[in-house]
Amino acid sequence: MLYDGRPVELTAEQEEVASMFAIMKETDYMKKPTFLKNFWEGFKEVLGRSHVIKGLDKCDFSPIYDHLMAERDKKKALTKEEKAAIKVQKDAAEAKYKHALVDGRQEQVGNFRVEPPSLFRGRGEHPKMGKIKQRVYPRDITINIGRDAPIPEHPYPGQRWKEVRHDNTVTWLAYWRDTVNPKEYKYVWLGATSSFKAESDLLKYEKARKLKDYIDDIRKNYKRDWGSSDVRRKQMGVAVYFLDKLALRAGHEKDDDEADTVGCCTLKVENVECVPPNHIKFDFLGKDSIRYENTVDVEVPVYKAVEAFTKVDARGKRKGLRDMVFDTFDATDLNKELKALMDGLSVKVFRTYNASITLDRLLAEMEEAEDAYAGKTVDAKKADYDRANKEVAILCNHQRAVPKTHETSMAKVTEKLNAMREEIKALEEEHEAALRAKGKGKNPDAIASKLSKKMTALERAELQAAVKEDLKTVALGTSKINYMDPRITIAWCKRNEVPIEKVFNKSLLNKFHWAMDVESGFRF
DNA sequence: GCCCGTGACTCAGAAATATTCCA
DNA sequence: GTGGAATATTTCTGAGTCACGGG
Repeated sequence: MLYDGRPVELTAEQEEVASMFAIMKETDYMKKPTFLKNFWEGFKEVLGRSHVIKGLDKCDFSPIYDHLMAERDKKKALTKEEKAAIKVQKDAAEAKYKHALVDGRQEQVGNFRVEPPSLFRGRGEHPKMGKIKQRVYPRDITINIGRDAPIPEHPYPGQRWKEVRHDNTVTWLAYWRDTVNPKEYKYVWLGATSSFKAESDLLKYEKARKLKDYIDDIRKNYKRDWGSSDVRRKQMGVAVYFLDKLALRAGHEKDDDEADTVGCCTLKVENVECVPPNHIKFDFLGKDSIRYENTVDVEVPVYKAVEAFTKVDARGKRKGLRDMVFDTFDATDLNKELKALMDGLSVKVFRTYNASITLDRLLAEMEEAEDAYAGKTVDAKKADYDRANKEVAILCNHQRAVPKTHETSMAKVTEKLNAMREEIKALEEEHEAALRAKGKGKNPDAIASKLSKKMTALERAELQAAVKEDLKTVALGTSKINYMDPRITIAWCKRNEVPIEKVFNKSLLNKFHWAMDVESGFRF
């Protein structure tokens, strides 16, 4: 690298850290002062006190960046055969880490690799972004194996595992402390197909299904609480209403060394706006600093209550913009209260319940809306499914960044659509001309049939384009993987003769193996 | 008893990689 | 049939939730 225009020699360790920074050249982190400041503090320490490099502004990392890019290109330029050979070798080397023997069963391991050193990439305005995540060694890692199992080898001679445990009350295979956030742990777990994960998945959905039997009473309860003279009761009544209606996350309190995000219990006055006569406008950063923006119609007592909660606290003191809307309880208190309503109930159960019941309802509505629904084309039914999936994703606020290629590919699609429209116009003219010619020219019926085919193709393409535009910021996968009971989907497929492979990819098929034999009449 | 930190698990979007599609 | 762009899948690891245990 260069400093003040001159080449600088770095030790291997210094070069590694410089490379972590160089590789991030094209990311938005480079514009964030917190990132730059944290990185410089870490880099400065690695450089040592008397180093010529005295600051980041005269550093030029582009030689490193160019080198890394050249390496990347070299890899890309390998022939198909060379790439395949490398992959075979890699797979063979990794094979033995991919399975674990658990109670005599062979199970898939999830993440078997330890996280390599890098710069911490926190989401949103994370105070720790840019800090150096240190290399983790066997001496940092606690492993969990059977009492009689041989202690696995590691590639660092002279080191021992931090600890070897035999704990059959937990499901992790290994853990270590995160170096950026020492109070947090990183774990190695079994894969999504494992018995442990499958069992807890089923449990999760069964708990959410149980809420169905309690929800009427819970609603009656919270409606009554809206009129309570006890502020805590009243606030909880409104909070549970939000969970029920909007599927918000719990919102636990956060430390100053984390990004400033909120959930239901940590909503601040600045996050809600009462818009007469009965609308509430939510605007806040939730998990992963994803913005939640939603204006909802609420019942009048809720509107009045929220208006009051944003003005004064339980003791009558005026609230500021940064004060909490619900000042009489936190997420733990709320969960405790929910336990009293239903065994095992917690805030997140509402989210699972809401997502699953919504999918179930939307699919059923579509089936009921048409005679002989099962006779529709598979593509049309899949489009219906995706529409329902989209509703759920929007409910859960599952967003994604607009794909980098979206604009260009959308322009191409528009161009294609226009070309099709031109073609149709030409065909229409040709058709009329043929009709006028009365048998002397081309056969008008042949043109008409060609025309109608083109029109159908256009309609399909237009629909596809609209869906694409519609979904550019919506992530469908998260709800499919985590929130919608797979039995709803599988039963729907069975009822309507849609191959399950159309809806679930290979990993989801494996992950949801426990749900495959559900009967076609299953309703959530 | 309660509260608060800790531990262990689920859920999240981006990035990397694999596959498919289309000119 | 081919190559590269578009799209789908997989990997990665950060960011939540929530129960529990110990002081």
